[in-house]
Amino acid sequence: MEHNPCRAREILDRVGDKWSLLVIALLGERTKRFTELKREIDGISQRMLTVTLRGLERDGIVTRTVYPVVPPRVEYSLTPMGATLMDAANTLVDWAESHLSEIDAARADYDTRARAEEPVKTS
Amino acid sequence: MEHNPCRAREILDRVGDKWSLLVIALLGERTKRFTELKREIDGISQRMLTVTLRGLERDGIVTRTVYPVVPPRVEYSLTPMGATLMDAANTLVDWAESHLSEIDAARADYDTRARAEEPVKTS
DNA sequence: CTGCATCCCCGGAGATACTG
DNA sequence: CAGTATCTCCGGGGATGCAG
Repeated sequence: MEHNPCRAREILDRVGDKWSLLVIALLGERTKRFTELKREIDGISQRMLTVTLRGLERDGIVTRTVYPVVPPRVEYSLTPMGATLMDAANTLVDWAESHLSEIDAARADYDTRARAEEPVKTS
Repeated sequence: MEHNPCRAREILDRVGDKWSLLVIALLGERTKRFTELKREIDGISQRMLTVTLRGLERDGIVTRTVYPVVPPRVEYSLTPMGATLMDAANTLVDWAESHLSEIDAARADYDTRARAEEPVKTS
């Protein structure tokens, strides 16, 4: 059977946001703490890291382990299902890495041709 | 070398929007016309289909062929690069299809436990 | 250290109307 | 048929401040 494209939206709604795949990729390396993730993800705010991790936890993709010590220590890691998602996601990441320059070239080319067709201002 | 998670953002910025993967999946079946895509993608507006197709064309993922007839006839198809992207994307779609119910279960479970921990109102 | 609450802004996306 | 042009709305996500 063919892929049902309509399901594609559901998965993208879950991991297609701004940070989820990044978090998944990093947790794929090993279990990490909150601050560790924060440090490794360039540009993410504290709020968005929390929001993203909660969402992934809710979906059964990451686990959250709280150690009752002071100062607090919280560790995040991938569930088995999360690990399988990471494999799928990495396929896309691989594609991105090997085609980004090609895309950039296509864009530059497209933009150049678009400019060439612009109406000439005679005033 | 490991995957560079930061690149993941770039690919998601390109195909992680609301409609791109759907369009790519449908064009993966065969070349199609504008109205044909519009009919097959449930809920997409004319405007968003146009915007999405323009973006994919700009990135070198789809080609746009205009036949100078009346009424106008425009056909869209995947480029070779677009086809490789479809393969990668299908990996994610496959994952989605096989894990959606598991995710739904995880969510229901999470939400149930969250409610159980809510503060009791004694007033 | 880890996280929640609040405010606010911007851009993605829908609705509608018009055109070659 | 295959678009373009506006207007509008909503929510994702950033900044900041407070808390256990």
